[in-house]
Amino acid sequence: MIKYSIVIVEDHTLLSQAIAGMVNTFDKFKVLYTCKNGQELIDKFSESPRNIPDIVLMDINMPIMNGIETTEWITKKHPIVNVVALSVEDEENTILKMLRVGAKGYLLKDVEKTILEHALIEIMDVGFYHSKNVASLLVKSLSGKGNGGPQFKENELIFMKLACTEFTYKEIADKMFLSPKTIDGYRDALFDKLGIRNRVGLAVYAIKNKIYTP
Amino acid sequence: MIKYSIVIVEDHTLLSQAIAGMVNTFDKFKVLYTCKNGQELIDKFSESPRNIPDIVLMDINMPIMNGIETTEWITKKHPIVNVVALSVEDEENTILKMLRVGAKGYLLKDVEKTILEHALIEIMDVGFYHSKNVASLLVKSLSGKGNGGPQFKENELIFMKLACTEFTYKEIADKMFLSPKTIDGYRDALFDKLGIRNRVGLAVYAIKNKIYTP
DNA sequence: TATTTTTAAGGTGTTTTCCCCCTAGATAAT
DNA sequence: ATTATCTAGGGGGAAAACACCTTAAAAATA
Repeated sequence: MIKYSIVIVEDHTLLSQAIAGMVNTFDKFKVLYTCKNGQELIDKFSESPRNIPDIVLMDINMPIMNGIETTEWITKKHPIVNVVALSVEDEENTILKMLRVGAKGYLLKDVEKTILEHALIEIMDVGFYHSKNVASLLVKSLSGKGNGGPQFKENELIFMKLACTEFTYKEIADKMFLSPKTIDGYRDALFDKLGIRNRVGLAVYAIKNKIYTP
Repeated sequence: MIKYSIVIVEDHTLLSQAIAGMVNTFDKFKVLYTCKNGQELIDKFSESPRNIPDIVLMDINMPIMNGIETTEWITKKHPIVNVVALSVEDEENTILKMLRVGAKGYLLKDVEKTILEHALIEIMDVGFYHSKNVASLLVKSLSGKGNGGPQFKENELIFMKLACTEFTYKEIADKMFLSPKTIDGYRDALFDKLGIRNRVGLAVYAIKNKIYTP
């Protein structure tokens, strides 16, 4: 019997090996190799076509190249590969981001071995799999605002990250090669958009929403 | 051959099952049962002496009763049981806290299967095990300040939490029934102690060190 | 092409934050 | 008993941060 090949991308070695061991006990699946981050995966993919699996089990929080960026790359360059997000945390926004960049499934942390196997089978048969938790989240996100939270422009994101540091707005302006007045404008727009009233509120928002990681 | 019994305490079901599977492949060890949090473990321990294992593999970040509290309970009530901390994150302070409450070992996230087995054997033979990373951390913590990071007074902690909100210092003063000038003093003392220069730096520090959780 | 929208930026004024330096009273140490 | 030390607090000033209002130019859209 031909087994479907699986690649695991996960910086956390223990979990990585553990999942690999688990997957290898499944009848229809075998692990092709594992990677510690997105960059490694891209290198592997580019190395040889034999390195391209049926499914990528992708962790989201990784150094160097995170799960979202990597998934985006995969769905663009290798659309036939099924990416399944495997997240330790169940942050709603992250889930939605992953689905938006083309993940075919999303497994929450409290998944059992049998569910994992079922999910993998479903992915290969139906093309997607979502746990009840994720499904209900999708419904919520549709009924709610339609999108996952407010949208930010590139410069706003850069500014937000810098606003989480100890730089003054003047210093931030220098770093972004913009006038302090423009920075003032960015700040005012964000305060308005997010309903906050000072820089601490902005920093906490950015951290909570993983725009800036301390 | 008599196998040493192991209990896994980990809220994250997938990782829990994975570790269990891995441990069960080791010659000298077998999994007795798994728990989702510290409370469950305490219930099990109290239920029957046959539920008391040789080693507890303990996750730190758990709901209901976290790894530190649970380890404290175990080392107090069942000192013969060896607790090994198993942390996903390698926050220095957390590691030191676990060791302080009596953990016999600490495995960092990037541990390999063979290392895990070796660690378990070492725990049973020698009584403790520490990876090179943790060992060097211990040295650093001894040579450095002796304790894990700066110490804060009760009011400083309360203030720090409030400094992570959108309240002005005047509002914080009101909430703490203190003069704004006193709050000024708290802030200045913290800035000095932490080597930071504004409130954003303080907020980020508080979040990074889990003094305030967004 | 004409019109609206967006983007970067200026003006001005108020509030908040930050940074000194100082002190009265309580507590702890010698 | 006397001297440190710690804690809460005061004065004053400079620098940031915040708020609000306006505009020229570019870009998108009708």
